[in-house]
Amino acid sequence: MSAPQASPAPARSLHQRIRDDIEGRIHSGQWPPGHRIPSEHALMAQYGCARMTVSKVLSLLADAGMIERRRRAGSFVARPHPHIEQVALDIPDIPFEVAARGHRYQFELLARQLRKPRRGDAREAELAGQARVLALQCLHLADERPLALEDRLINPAAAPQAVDVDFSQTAPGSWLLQHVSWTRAEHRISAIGVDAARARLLQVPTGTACLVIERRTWRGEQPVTCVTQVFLGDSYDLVARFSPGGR
Amino acid sequence: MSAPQASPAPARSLHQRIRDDIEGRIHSGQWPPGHRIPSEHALMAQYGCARMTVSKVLSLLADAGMIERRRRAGSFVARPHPHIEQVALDIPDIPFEVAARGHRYQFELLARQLRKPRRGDAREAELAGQARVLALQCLHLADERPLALEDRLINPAAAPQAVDVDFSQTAPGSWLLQHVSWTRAEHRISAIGVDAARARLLQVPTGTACLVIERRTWRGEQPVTCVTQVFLGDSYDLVARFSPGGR
DNA sequence: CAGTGGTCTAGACCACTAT
DNA sequence: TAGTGGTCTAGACCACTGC
Repeated sequence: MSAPQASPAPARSLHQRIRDDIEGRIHSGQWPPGHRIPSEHALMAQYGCARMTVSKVLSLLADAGMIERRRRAGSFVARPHPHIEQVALDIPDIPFEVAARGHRYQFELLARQLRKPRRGDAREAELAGQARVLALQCLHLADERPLALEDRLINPAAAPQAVDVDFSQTAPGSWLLQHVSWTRAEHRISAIGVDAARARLLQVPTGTACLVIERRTWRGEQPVTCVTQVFLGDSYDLVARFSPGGR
Repeated sequence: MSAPQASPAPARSLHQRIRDDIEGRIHSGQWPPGHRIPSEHALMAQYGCARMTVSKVLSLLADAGMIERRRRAGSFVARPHPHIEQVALDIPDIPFEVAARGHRYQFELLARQLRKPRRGDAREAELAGQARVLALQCLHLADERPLALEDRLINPAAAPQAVDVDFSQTAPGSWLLQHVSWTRAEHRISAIGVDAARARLLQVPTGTACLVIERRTWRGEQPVTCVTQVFLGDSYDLVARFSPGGR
C-alpha cells in the first residue's frame, strides 16, 4: 500500500535512470534499430517498479523519436529516418545578438507603408485576402555598419496595434516577438548575391554573398507576418545545436 | 477502487483535452505570460480527475517550454524568451533531396586521403588528438550540374569501417547517417562568395553566392565527423517548420 | 483472442521553498 | 511550516492488432 522509494534519494530519479539505461543500450548499439524492446511488463519486472514508471519512460522516448510503439506488437528502436534529420536552430533577435557580440546596435526605418497587398507578389500571396498590409523596410546596423536589410509585411488583422507603433524607434521583429503570439512558422534559408538596390543600402558591392532568412508566421490560419532578412554573409552565422531525440 | 473513464471513449483522451484547454487559454491571451496557473490540486478538482492526470499535462507543457514550474511557488505561463527562438530545421540528405525534387542525382569523389590531422586548421582542431583522419572531398550533382561541394573529415576511431568503404559509389553523408550514430551535433550556416578553386569545381564564376553548412557531430565526447557543404545558393533552400512548444 | 500499449485512479512519500 | 511540484505504486479498464 505504501509507496517507498527504492532508495531514499537516488539523486537521479528512477525513471531517469531507467531512461538512461535504455538510451545507453540503444546508443551503444546493443539494441540496434528495429530491435524489439522488452514489453512494459517485462521491464516492470526487470526494474522492480510499477508499470506506470516504465510506461512513462517509454512514452518519453517515443515522444523524442528514439523508439516506436505499436499496440500488440511492442516497442522497437526507431530506425533513424535516413533522409531527414532535424536540428534545433536558434533564430536570434538581431538587436540582442548584436549587443551580445559586443557591438553597438542601431536601427533605421527606411520605409513604411499601409497599403493594399500586391497581386502577383509571391511574398504577399498569403496576405492577398487582407484589406491592407503594413509594409516596412528597415536596416540593422552594428557599430554604424549595415548588417542586415529587412523587408517585412505585417497583417493588421492579426496585429492591430502594430499600425500605431512608431517603428522608427523599435525594431518590428522585437516588437512582434513581444506583443503578438503565433502558432506556426516557416523559415527558408538561402544565399544570394545582392542586387544593386540592396547592395547600395548595405554599402557593399553588387553581388556580395548574403544569407537570406525568410520567415512567415501564422496564428491559427491567419497569417501574422512575413519577413525577408538579408544578412551580410561573412558577418553573420546561424548556429544550431542538437542532440538526437530532442532532449 | 475501480477506475472508470469519465466517458467511454472520449475520442481525445482526457489529458489531451485538458492540455488543449490550457493551451487555448494561453494562446488566446486569457492566461498571459507570467500568469499563475491553478495548482495541480485545483486543476484536479476543476477537471474532476486524479492528480497524476493534470500532473502529466503540466509536465508535458513544461517540457514543451510553454509553462515554467517552481516548487512551492506554482506553475506559470512562460514568458517567451524574447531574444531567441528555436525552430526545427530539416538537414536533408542531399541524394534524397535531389531525387525528391525530380532531378537525377550524381556523385563524384574528388579526393580521398587518410592522413594525419593538420595543425593550425580550425576545422581539424577537434580531431587533433587523433592519429589519422579520413579526408574526403566530393561533388554532388543534380541533372549533371554541380549542386554542392563537400569537404568532410571522418574520425576513423569513431567509424572504423569508414576506412574500407568505397566512397566513389556511396555519398559519405548518407553512409554515415546509416552506419554511425551520434549523440551531439553542431551546425553553422552562413553565406560566402566562392573562392576561385571552389568556383571552378562548381562551374560558376568566382564570388558566386553560396550557402555554407558546417556540421560537426560527436558520439559522446568523441568527434565523429566534420563537414563543410557549399551549396549553390540559388538552387538550394533549407526549410524549417515550427510550432511553438515543440509539438 | 491474448498480449500489448494507452490511459486513468486514488492514494503515498519526498524535496524543496516561499512565507 | 504549509503548500507546491516530483515521483512512484498497485492496481484498473480499454482499444487495438497481430498471431
